[in-house]
Amino acid sequence: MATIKDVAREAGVSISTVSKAINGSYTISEEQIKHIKKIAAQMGYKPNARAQTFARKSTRSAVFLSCLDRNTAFVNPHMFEMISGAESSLREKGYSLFLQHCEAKDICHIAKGIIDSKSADGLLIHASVITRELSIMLTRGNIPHIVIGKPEKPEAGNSLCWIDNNNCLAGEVAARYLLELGYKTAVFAGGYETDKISEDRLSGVQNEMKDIVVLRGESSIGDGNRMGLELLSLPERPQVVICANNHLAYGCLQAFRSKNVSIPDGISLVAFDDHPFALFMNPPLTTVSIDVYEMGVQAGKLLVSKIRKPGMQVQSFTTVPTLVARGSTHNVGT
Amino acid sequence: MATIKDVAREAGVSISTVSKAINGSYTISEEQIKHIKKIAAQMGYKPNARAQTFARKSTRSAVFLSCLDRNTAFVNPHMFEMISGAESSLREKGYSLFLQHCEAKDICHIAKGIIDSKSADGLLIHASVITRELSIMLTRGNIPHIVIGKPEKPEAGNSLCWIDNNNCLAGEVAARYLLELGYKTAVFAGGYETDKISEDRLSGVQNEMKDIVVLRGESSIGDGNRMGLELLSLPERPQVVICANNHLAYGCLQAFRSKNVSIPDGISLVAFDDHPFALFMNPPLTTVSIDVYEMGVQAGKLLVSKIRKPGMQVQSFTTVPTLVARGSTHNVGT
DNA sequence: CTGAAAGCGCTAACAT
DNA sequence: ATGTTAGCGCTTTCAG
Repeated sequence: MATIKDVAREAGVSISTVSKAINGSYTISEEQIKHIKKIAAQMGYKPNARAQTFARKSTRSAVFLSCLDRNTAFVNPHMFEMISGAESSLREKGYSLFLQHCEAKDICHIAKGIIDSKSADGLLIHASVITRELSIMLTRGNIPHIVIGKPEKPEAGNSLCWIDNNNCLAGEVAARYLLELGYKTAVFAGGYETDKISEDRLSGVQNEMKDIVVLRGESSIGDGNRMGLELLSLPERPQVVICANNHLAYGCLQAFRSKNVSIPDGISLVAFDDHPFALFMNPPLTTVSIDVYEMGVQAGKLLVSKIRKPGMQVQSFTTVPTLVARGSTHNVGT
Repeated sequence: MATIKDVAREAGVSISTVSKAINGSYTISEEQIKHIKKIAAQMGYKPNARAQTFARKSTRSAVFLSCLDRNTAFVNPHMFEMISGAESSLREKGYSLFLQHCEAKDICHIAKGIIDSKSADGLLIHASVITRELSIMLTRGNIPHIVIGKPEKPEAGNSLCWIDNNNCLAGEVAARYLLELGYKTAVFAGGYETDKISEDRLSGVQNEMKDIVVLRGESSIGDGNRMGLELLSLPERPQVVICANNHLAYGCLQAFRSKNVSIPDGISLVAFDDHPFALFMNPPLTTVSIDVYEMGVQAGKLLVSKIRKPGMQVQSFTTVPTLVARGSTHNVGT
């Protein structure tokens, strides 16, 4: 394999000239650049990435840290959408992305190892593995990082840089849309109070719809089913159910089907999380779509900015949800 | 940050002794190793990964190449399960995993770039992006690689190293299980003839059940639904439907529910792909589980072997499916 | 068992 | 505009 030396000899210039020509320095003449590049191409020269990384003192890479246990991709495909989005924007900026499993209990050690050994320039960390310890370390060490998903415990994450969807706004968007269509009575099928995402969506909904009925349970199809049956048996059947997530939505859908309640006429439904399944449902679901791929894209971009400008002050960034109207809702007049 | 030099000075030895001590050479005395490690720990010394990578002429890393377009994680969570599995076994062997998007049209260029620039030691390639060109290049260049999922076109992949689940065997396993339970009449709800996975599963089923009725369509919930209705209206209702994948299974389930046909009494159902949804279904589905995480684990291990022993002859490797009996089938007597 | 020294291939500051 | 040169921090012969 040809090295920069070989190219230099062949082109009759010094190795630094070759380096500059290939890395696009302004101080080399157009002609020379063309000449050198041609020779390099002829010789099949590709700079040795290991040597570049070493000489530049930068790996041009980031690590995505999160739990990658068995079944994660099935249970939480959203996370991998974010990863895909992050990979895309990082690649565009010349960075590559490592994937590394870790759990909250050892994240601090792992993150420190990566930084101390300089095996990556920045960290993308899934909110689920954030700890207070890590938060302190990252902040103290002024380590380029972005947390994806808002850290759940404010005491742990108040100094971290994070990016998240605005779930409260998503709730508002859903509620406003329903009000516009003329809906008056709604039920919110959500998770328990500890489910931060569900709670945020609920609070958004409540900002617009004051006295909405709230049902709670686990975020599972089973509990969704139970809630669906429960709300059908309410003395006055609500016009629409707002489901905090897809599992609950599927469960409700099952319940309605089992009771032969048609959608959207018998009851309407709005969900969050635009999992493609929402599209396949019959009828396709109206959802407030949170673009998790785009969240990943933004996270990647932000991280690169932080790597390049360590003093940068961006602390948080929120992406905006959009409503996708489909068949599970309709105009109910005024 | 302390370097090896600092540690050497502090420990009163040479840098090569420090290097050997830390990398566990036999030629350094126990005592010396302990002493040096202690000092290194005190100083918070971590070897610079960039320098190690450079000096060792190896990155100790692999790249997973596949299409990471928007929605991939939703449509194909299986791939990310494989990735997670691969990450796990690679990490265990001291390798880290890059994730890189690519499409079939440019994979050859990308793979060549990675190898020529030496930015990774091996390649994990998803079958969906394999091309004939790539196949030739990988083979010629004797480049450490594993294809996950059997390359679809034999002319493209006959010289590649691949790992895949034995889908034909999975079909046999399903059929044998049903025969054991006493089922006599079955329908196979599958994809079109071009769907390699579906076809393999079907051929396995046919090895055991000679004249099974075969329904075909797109692998979608919609077509599954259609097939479900179709098979209910068959002159003689089959005892069980074998669904080639989850989309079709969900569709069938919908159809049965809409016609108030109970499962497994009215009709039984067996699916493949052990997506956790199969567990949440009501009743939970009997499936032939293909452990995609484990496939990833094996792929990672194999790749490391190939990296370490370039001459190694493993060309293909097949993982074995297992049957998970749940509520959607039952004993039908003899 | 330990140390000296020669790289690894490239970048970047500095000199010309 | 181009070349000279000093690293980058570690691994790894090879000599002692």
